[in-house]
Amino acid sequence: MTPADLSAVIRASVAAAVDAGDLLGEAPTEVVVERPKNPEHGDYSTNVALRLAKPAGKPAREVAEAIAARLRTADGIAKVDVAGPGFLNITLAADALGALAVSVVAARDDYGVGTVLAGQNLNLEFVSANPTGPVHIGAVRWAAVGDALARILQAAGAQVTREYYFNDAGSQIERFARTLREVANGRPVPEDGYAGAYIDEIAHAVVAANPDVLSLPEDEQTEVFRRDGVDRMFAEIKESLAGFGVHFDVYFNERDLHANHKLDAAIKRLRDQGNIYEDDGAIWLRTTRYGDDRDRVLVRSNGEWTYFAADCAYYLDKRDRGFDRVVIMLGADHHGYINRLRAMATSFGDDPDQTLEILIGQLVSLVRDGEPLRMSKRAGTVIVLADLVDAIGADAARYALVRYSSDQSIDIDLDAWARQTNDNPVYYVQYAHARTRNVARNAESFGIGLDDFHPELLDNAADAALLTALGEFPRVVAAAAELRAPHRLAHYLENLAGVYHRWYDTDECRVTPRGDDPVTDGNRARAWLNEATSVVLANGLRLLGVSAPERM
RNA sequence: GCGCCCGUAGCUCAACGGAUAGAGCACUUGACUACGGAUCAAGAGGUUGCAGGUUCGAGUCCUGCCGGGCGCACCA
Repeated sequence: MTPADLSAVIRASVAAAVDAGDLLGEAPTEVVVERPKNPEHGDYSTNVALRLAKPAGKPAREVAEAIAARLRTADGIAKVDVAGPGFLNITLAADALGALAVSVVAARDDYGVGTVLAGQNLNLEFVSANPTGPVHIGAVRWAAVGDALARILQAAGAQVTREYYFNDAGSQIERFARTLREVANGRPVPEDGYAGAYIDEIAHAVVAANPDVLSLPEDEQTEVFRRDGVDRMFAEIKESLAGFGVHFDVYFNERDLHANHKLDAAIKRLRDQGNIYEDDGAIWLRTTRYGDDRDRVLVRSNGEWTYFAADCAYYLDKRDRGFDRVVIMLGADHHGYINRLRAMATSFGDDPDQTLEILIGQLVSLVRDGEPLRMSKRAGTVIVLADLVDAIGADAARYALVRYSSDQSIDIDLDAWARQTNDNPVYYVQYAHARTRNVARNAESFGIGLDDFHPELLDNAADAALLTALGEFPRVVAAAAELRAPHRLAHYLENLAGVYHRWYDTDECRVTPRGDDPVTDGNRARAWLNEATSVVLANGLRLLGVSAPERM
């Protein structure tokens, strides 16, 4: 019996109590079943009676008793206690609980896949680092979190497009191009230019591919360095992301917005909505009408588009491509954009609560030798994605970035990460998976296959703890998706790994017999439970983009 | 000044408004004739920054303070 099954059974008991006149009000459409922290509180518990007490006009414990009386007669339920202010603590019959292992193994890769977000077509934009340098550490957080979130949203039933916005049209790109040109000509990096070893590499690569470039007039040189340099920079960015296991469905070029006159079209749309005005020779969007603290310029008095104008056109383009929800992941230094972007969506006639979602991740800072590391793109002192992967591996880096709430700013201690010791919880979880595989290999050598299954033999407290933990997985995935919180999944996996390790160390729960003992049905039942655990750990790690090793 | 995020064990962090606030690391003490110990068991560690409020119930929601981080352009 899964928690969802149990929830349905409880709903039926509540409905029966209502029909019998024991309760006033209506039966709730949803009954939350949770896994109690304290094992004395049964396999599962629910607070449904506490929630019904007020509409029923009765003390919660009385409501709980009315529900419990009916629940006790249901199939698969061994014990129901009313506890505390009115919790229902439920213990399942061993066979009903144990049957979960079969459902997990049968569902295999699909265990945890659900439908809470079914029908939603989401565009998830993340990273979007400018192609003027390698992916720096701030964007790395979103690479890990964004990719994991995309996987989780898909598991929850949403249709997800991963998108990278490629700012290839701004003045930063011009500075990048001029820097390459100056360096290639053997001159110093301009005052407002970029520094770093990668600049020399790219400048030389552009010259090697375009041998005549340095004999062209300066402005034509700049054009070559802009076009070819950005291409090479972007190829490098894609390569480092691929090394991190992150791939995008769409790389969207800002230049295409300009080339296809999308900005003009967006302004026309906004003007039709009556939200545009001119002042001081500039064209403004009246975002203050929709909650921004000041209006925003779209076209400067010198005739140039602002970055915000491109944002408007880009948003409109996403909506026109059919996405009903536009999700953008930004760093904390961009939180001031939320109001103007929401106001922009409203200006188009959208309800930003429905169509636009901006996720803010607090900043990542680096620490070395106990001292914060100051980074400057100018000075070329940057830690980039590829460095991180080289130092500690993609699995550890991804896991370490994804296990913290995005609301939490994090310090990354490079020394600790480089040490690669087991104080990084990723090893704890991965080892649990490797252990399930090892146990499975041992079982095979004993001729214990996944055939004969006697769920009622999973009668140890450690069996029940492991089964209820496995049962929780689909709800954790759904919650992580709805709350946009992949770290919840990481913490769940750490907890599951701990429950599994304890189960493994329980003498009564062995999969293979000790010494010369014969293989029993109990051993065979535990082989199923071991396999189910293996499935959940693998599925969970996969959703985080972390590998689930067969051996370590 | 205004806005967003944070403040929980020595450290790093969890906790759909639920029960005695939990993990890991570090520390102390145990378990290797082992399902590979990257593990497990036990111990110790807390006035959830402060003060009010809301309710059956608050780390969580509301108000006000205190402290830290990050933002407040016709820059991108």
